[in-house]
Amino acid sequence: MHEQEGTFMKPGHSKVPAGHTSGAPVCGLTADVCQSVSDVLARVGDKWSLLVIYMLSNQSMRFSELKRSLGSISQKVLTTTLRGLERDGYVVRHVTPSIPPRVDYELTSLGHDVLGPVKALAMWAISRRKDVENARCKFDKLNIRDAI
Amino acid sequence: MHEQEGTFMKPGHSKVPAGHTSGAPVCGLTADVCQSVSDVLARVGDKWSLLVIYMLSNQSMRFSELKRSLGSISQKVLTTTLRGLERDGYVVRHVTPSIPPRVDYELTSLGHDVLGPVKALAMWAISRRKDVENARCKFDKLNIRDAI
DNA sequence: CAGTATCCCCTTGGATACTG
DNA sequence: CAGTATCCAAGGGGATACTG
Repeated sequence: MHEQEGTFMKPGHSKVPAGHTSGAPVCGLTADVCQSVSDVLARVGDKWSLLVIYMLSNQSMRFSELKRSLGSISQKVLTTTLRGLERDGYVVRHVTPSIPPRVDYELTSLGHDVLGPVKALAMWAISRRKDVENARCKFDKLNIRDAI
Repeated sequence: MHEQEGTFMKPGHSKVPAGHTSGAPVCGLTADVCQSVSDVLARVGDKWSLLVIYMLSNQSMRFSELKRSLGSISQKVLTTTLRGLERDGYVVRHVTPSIPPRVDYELTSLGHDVLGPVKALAMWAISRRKDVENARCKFDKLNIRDAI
């Protein structure tokens, strides 16, 4: 239990590789800028984070409330999701040391803030949903013969 | 080579689970809307896709050009990344059947389009980069004692 | 209630070798 | 050149059991 400090430390795939860590910007993107964009996308793009942020955007909720609302998430995953969001400063964790314990989660201003651009992307995704869907159908239809 | 048709079919974690596949919207989000947002985020949030889209936003490029520019990506991963982007309709693949073969990749209008909201998110990520960084430092400093 | 601790599976990404 | 074919390691997500 002591050696896994990396659990919610790094989103993993979000690491921008060494290729352009060296001075040269790729398409006008410097490595660190590129990295911070990746960080946000990786955090918000994982399976549950975005949903959790949405849930908390109206009111703060306690652990069990979140779990119940999300339905099919496991405790472990909800915990790591919340820790990740907490680490990056999107949520705060309020502990009430009672018995049984009570823990509430609340969006920070950063958490509320990120909803702006994320909602814009969401709106785009919704408006272009059919295009993506059609592209997929077309692609899959063309490639299914190769696959079988 | 026939049974792995799922390689670039699904982003994996992007699947919105059964919990709210049933009628009830979560926080005003219906399941399919939620799914399409997840799809976009998962696609654009993987390790290389966003970078590839950025590279192609100025000019079309051939496979080897992309590989060289990205530096540390493997052929396999570049291929699957491009296939994924092609499947979702963000890029098109132009094959010139010469020897040796030549394949060019170009952004579609959908591909150019997604850069809008993505750039907005990128700008946000850049402007709030320090906040995230500070939050992480603070969090890690508080939790390092527990971890060791 | 709000977590840990384990164990397990699957997917992603990478390294290497081979081919039309 | 532009891919496939294999193999491998690491991480994410899930199921279950236990605990302060």
